[in-house]
Amino acid sequence: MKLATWNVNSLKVRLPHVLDWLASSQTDVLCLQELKLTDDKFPVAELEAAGYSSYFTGQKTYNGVAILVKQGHDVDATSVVRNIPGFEDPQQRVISVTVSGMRVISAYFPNGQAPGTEKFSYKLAWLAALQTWLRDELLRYPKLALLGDFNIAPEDRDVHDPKAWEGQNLVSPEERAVFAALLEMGLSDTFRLFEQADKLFSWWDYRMMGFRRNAGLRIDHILTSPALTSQVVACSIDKVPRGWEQPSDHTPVVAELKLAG
DNA sequence: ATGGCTTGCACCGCAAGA
Repeated sequence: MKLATWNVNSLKVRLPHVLDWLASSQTDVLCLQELKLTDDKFPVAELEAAGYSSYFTGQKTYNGVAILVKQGHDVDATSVVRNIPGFEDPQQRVISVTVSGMRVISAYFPNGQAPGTEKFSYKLAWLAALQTWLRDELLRYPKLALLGDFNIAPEDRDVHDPKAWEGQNLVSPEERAVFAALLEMGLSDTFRLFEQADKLFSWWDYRMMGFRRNAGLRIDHILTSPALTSQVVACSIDKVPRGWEQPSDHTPVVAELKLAG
């Protein structure tokens, strides 16, 4: 079972890439972020024709998240939950669905702009709500996977130039403390379960030839609860789509699970 | 050197991303 996450930066523009990548990767569950389209514009039929069922929540211009599930998997359609229950927010950033007894969450964490700004305060409030909600979800769903664009680079080794980035948005101590708190809840950063080469990132700035210079950050993550972590056999970043024509600035992160039974 | 690309929306420039 292959689980993946990809911030596509407009599903309208990136649909061909998504279809190509699904066909070549044979991913079972793909979490998408930054759809940037309303629900009536979601390409349900195209994905259905490619063999995937779609669960999504979108809005005009910004945000929007989805979970694509390869047909044949056991999906409880009544289990779909949009956003963080109890956290009033017009921004569509979270969707959850149960696939083969596993709770899958696709999340687009707020960017935060810069410490000290209103957007940063919103990010911290959102992160607090996420943690409270997740503690409860982990009790309800022992098998839980949180995938998405976290907009947090957890450690200096996840940053191309830690000195230049020190204290800035995406790497600040407040944000990293939240990521650490998620791990303390029992979640595992699946990428770090395995030996990895240095300087592997999931996002590169469009400007200043960021990708060619490998001036990137690892901010897209797949976290699993203990009952799932024991079944994770691999996690990798597929940087190939970042090199395609008219790419997203993010590239897919993939985890492979050997599900018992 | 606070820009530099890319997207969407609405218009010929802006906000937002990270």
